Amino acid sequence: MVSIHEVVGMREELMATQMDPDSVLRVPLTKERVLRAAITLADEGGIESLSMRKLGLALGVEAMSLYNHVANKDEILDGIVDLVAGEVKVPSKRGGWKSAIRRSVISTHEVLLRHPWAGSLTVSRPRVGAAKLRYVDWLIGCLREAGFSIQTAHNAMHAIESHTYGFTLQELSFPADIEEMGPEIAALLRRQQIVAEFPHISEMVQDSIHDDQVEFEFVLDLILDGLERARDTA
Amino acid sequence: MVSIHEVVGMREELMATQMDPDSVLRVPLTKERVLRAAITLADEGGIESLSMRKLGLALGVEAMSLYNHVANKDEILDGIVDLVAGEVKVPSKRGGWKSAIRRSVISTHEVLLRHPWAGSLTVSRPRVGAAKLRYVDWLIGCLREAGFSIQTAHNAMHAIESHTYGFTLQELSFPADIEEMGPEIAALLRRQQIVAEFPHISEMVQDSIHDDQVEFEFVLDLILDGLERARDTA
DNA sequence: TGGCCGTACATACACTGTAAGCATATGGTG
DNA sequence: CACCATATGCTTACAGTGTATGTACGGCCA
Repeated sequence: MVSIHEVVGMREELMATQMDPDSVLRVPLTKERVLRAAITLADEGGIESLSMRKLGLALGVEAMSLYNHVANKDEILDGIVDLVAGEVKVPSKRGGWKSAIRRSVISTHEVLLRHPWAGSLTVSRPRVGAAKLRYVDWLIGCLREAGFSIQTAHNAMHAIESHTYGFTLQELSFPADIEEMGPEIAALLRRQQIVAEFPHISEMVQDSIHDDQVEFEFVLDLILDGLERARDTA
Repeated sequence: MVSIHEVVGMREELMATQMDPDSVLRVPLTKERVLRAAITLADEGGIESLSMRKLGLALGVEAMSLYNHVANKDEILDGIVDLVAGEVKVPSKRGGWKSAIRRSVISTHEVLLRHPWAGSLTVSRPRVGAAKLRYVDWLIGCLREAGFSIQTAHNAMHAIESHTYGFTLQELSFPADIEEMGPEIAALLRRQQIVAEFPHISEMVQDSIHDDQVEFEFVLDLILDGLERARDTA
């Protein structure tokens, strides 16, 4: 959790204390370090604030130096997506397939909330990394060992992944503040015209208390139960 | 379906035939026309190819002129997202809630496939437009009239929306070509090391024939049935 | 000690969104 | 019909982006 300014500050301090800045033993840049710094930057300022220049600055290096470890920015984006995918905890299969998958999905959910940019970045780029492949392989393995046919396992995988990413993305994109919904909608809300124009939404907003985590798990269980039934009837 | 070049060509032709280009009666720019052109551009070249300059070019106008009808680019993005949301067909409620919701979800799926950029744009921005609000209100109305409690309707809405966007986004981001998965993965695939490293994926790739539409509807029905059960047991 | 190769830097280019100021075209009013 | 107000578009300019190109330097091996 180090901000750009701190890093820059550190470097400046080093340069100030030691007379020859180049003799400072500097940690060599690696692709790993570049990606880690990129994740930190994206976590702090959102993915749109991740630029090669700022990334270089955070690492005490010129922007072009990054290209010694990375082909282009896309490779950085693919890299951090897969690095984040690697943060997902894959539990043991003990305790049954439902429990194992349930925990892995909840872990994915946590990871995506921890890195709010990761979800939409993942689903908006075609390249699949090694960590993601490992996870998918584990998931399919779970299902197959639980007696799912290849076809049903395929469907199940899609159902599970869809819920994971779909729900989380909606959760993240939902405006925290009413003003964030846009000026015209906010105006409607203030004049309470919504009650007439969107009666059901109004009712729901007023009468429903909701806990995202509870809802996420509710739908997850609904899907897992449905999949179990599909397996047994097929 | 008019490409940039055609439009430019048309304008050049006009200017060539009539001596005074300014006397050409020109269709006045409107926000509507700007947004429609933006959608066309995004459909053709992807959302990342949508720039103010290209948009102006397509409309036979300088980039800065667009700012007379639009506050900034974000307003364009929000605008086309909601315009696309308005393309969703909202069916009559005749025939039961399941059938109505089923058809509306399938319509949403079609719209998102028609504008491949729309899904990830929608879920990556907090502003909600009027068309989307209308749709959500209709959806909740369906559920409430079908006897869902407010709480369960809320859960149901999330389940349905999650599947719609989650599935479609995965469908769209899935690499059509194996090479698109990235060089290292493609290399693995060619050397057939995947069979050892990702046995379950290999099995699935080889033995499963899959039809996205069928899978989408399969999971959709699974969710709708699950929701019905949740309504009746609660 | 000499050479060399990988790393980092400096410069430059084409592109982005958009702010500011000026020109012109249009529509309503005397 | 003349005139002005306003809306609309154009020009120029600036800061920021990704990255191609060319140069300089520092650590490692002969």
